[in-house]
Amino acid sequence: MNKYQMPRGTQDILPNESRKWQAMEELFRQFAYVYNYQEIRTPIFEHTEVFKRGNDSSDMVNKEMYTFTDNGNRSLTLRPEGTAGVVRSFVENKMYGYPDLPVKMYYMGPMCRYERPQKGRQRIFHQFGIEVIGAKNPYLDVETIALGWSILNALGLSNLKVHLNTLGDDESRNAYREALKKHFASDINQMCADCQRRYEQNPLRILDCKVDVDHPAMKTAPKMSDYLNEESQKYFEAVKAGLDALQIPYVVDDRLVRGLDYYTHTVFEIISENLNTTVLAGGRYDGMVEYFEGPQMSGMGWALGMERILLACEAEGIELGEDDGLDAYVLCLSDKVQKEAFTITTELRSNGYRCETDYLGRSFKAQFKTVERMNAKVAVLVGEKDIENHTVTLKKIDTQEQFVVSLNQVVEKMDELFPSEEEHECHCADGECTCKKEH
RNA sequence: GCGGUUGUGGUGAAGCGGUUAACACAGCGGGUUGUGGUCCCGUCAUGCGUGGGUUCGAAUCCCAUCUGCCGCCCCA
Repeated sequence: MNKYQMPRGTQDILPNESRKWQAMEELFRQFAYVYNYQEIRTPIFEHTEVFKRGNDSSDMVNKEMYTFTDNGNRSLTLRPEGTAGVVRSFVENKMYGYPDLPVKMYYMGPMCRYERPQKGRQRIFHQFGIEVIGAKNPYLDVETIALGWSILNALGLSNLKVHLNTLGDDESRNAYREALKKHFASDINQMCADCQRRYEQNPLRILDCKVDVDHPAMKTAPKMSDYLNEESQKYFEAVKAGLDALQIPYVVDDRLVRGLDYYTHTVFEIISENLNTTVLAGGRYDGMVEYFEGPQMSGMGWALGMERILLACEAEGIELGEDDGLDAYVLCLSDKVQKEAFTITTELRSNGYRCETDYLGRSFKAQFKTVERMNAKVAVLVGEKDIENHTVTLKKIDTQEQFVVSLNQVVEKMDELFPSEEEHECHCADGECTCKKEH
């Protein structure tokens, strides 16, 4: 029994919870549509080199990847993140030649990372992300952040904080990196082992350290902002001004560095204060398209963790995708009438009524409990007496009204009780119209 | 990868060497041979994450292993 357990860090999304996933996904797609992003679906595995690029020092690519060799002896890796595959595809499909740049894409799906699982951190988890490639304009940084912010707001999340920083361009960052190394050179030996490692691999990350926060050298450490060249500084100012104009609240966090090595200029994270973790994060990347042997083009993107979003919703008491219940439940009160009960069920279904019936020969009482549990609007009682009279009883649950109708008039009666959708579908007047008709 | 902790039916849990493995909820059957949500009665784990071991005897002790969770690292 134990050997059929699912692998560590994986999960089943069960029938009773898939509904909220769908509701969330639908909302993502709606926002993507309005902001004019189109979906891109890339493979769940890629050649390892797509993710493991050159001098990447991040843990994600160095120790958290699911890498395997296929039968053709190629090294493949289960995608740990979405951006690399999208950029690879952008170049491979020559999207840089599209007439309308930038190309705006979104993706949604599972990512795999070999990590120690915890709540909100699994080995297979799901991300929704966006990428805008082929233009470098602070308004795009603002647009993408605004999109993320709006999505989280639309879900009803409120205890959120946007952290913003800039890493500047290569020139600025290299200057800063050197300054940091110089600054910490004399103290690094007294700092924690992780920091000593970071010193070599990615000195910017020393600033993230929670162990050495109080070390005197930390407090006197040089700031990124002092090493930004004029262009980088101007870019960052423009991003901030854009966010201000949209009244998106943020805090500039000059210790925000991000774990992925490809970022330049804007980086940001949206943190759920209830969960005390990041739910959405991203930034600008200038060098990636070139890395994949495309032209020099900049990109901007972010990803959100869908499991974490759901946890955040739960923490804030937000319910997603509530079930309206059945239109009708057909009670089959004797095995002698199963045929008739089944026929009625089928008829209702083919007329668009969401409908269920009993297949277990359960008692009247038990079936009525199901009516309640499934939140059916109508109970259709089919018993031997009814069938002898070629009738059936409909009971409207909310009003307790009962109607005896002939066998072939069940659908008709339902139509009468619940007037056709079409007359009610269009809410153009109150501004919530979702119908596709012309007006 | 490191440190800590956890695991008993569909669910929440009690039991901590000898119990028929408590209790509650849900489910099912009945009281009401066809009208639910209240009430009453009955029923529901040959088995306590998995595999070994100690013992006359193990859910209870020991070892290993897996999983969930917390912290570190890192990240969405």
